[in-house]
Amino acid sequence: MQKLLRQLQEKFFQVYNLSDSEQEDREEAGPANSVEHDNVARSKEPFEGSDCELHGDLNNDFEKRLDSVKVGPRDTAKTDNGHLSFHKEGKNLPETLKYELSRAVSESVDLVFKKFSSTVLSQSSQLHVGQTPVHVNTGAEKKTQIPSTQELSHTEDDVKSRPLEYYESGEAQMPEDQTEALSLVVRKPPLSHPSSINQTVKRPYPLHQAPFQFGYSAPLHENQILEHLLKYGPHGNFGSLPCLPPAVDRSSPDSVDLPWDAITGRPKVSSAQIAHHARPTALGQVAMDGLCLPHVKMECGDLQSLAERNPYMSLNIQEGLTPNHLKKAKLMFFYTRYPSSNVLKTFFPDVKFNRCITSQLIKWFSNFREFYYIQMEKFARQSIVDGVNNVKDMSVTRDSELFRALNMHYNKANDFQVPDRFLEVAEITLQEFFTAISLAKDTDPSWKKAIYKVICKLDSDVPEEFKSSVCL
DNA sequence: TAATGACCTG
DNA sequence: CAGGTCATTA
Repeated sequence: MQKLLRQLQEKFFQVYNLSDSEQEDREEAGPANSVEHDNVARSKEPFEGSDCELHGDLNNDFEKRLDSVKVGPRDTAKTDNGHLSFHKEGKNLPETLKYELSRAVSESVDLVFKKFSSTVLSQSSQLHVGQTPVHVNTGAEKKTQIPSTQELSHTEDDVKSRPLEYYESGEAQMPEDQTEALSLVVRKPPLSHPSSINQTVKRPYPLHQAPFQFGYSAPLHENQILEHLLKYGPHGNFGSLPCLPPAVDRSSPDSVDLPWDAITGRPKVSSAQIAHHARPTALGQVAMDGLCLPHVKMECGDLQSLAERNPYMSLNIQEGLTPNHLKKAKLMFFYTRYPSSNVLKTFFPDVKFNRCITSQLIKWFSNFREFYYIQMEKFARQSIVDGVNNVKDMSVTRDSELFRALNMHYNKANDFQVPDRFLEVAEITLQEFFTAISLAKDTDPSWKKAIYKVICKLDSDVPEEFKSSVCL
């Protein structure tokens, strides 16, 4: 066992240092340049080179894009001597570090635990945490219980031990949440459920939260972690390693609470408190989630500075997209109809991006647009039928039926203040459809392309608040 | 060839 | 909303 432990430690530090140096490298390389370039490159407009009156080559597009950015209402903070600044993107750096850490640790832990369980566990099944018996989940037998497309989307081997029911513990708490068909949307524990104002965060951190995602802050004692791992195993009631789901039969979240309290006692400041009072940054809540790790002694009072030093240590990387992510995406649509994948990555920092996730997010916005344009066309045609002659009569206000339809779709809970800019864009879109149809341009099979080309230039920046992993 | 968007369908 | 298909682009 000691040997294994040593290996675990070595591997731990090995990955730790490796990732650390990687991070430095990337920072030196300066993300601003590459990212900026990439962004500009991506900002090419759709339908370029198609029929229509598509004047302007790529260079013009480049400049036009910059212009549009400059005059955009929310873009002042983003422009820097005519160049787009994306320095903030650098904050994404530690993500890989976390993955490496988590994977290495869980691999090692699995190794240790296998050994451990085959010896000690076989003799006495005394793995108890508090009053709650721990069902040792080898992961194998659970794997096929709920086949999910989610699993298919992952190539990492760690997924093998991460069944889906793991996410469904939140089912009972928020039955109203799942109102749509979300075959690829994974449930998220009620931690950040936006509409439940009086919610109390019951767990020290969400079930899927990784204690090891404390990241790279100094005052952690590896031995304590190892101790905990050995005590409770990587699966069992620990149940929160990023790569290791908790046991299935934990229907009540409270069954987890007691053990935690019994073992460690809660931090001086509860997650609920922070979630309630520090909502603006929302950092407090997530930070607490990352910090409420038993055996990890840390001054909660210094949370602020801690979070500043390691903005991402507290982030709670998601394996899949949750209903909250969907909701957030819909709200983002009020600002951007054509988000680049970079924007998506920026505004979903708690999502572990891969090809599949990116596609799914892009698909979401594609679906959003589809609905949007369908509504526009429908209302434009209806207005024409109703005898509207002047484009100026085509307006979109918050009282408009059109807006109500859109708001119902993207902001069903109606708990978000839709920006005025969206109304403007909607109105422009409606007018574009109106004139196009009025001029019988819709006889052209590709008549909508011209409209799309206009609309895609009207994106505005998504507010910073959306960068929080906690839904608004 | 990979990424992306529109369109259609369930 | 997801799947699939097709077209476009780099």
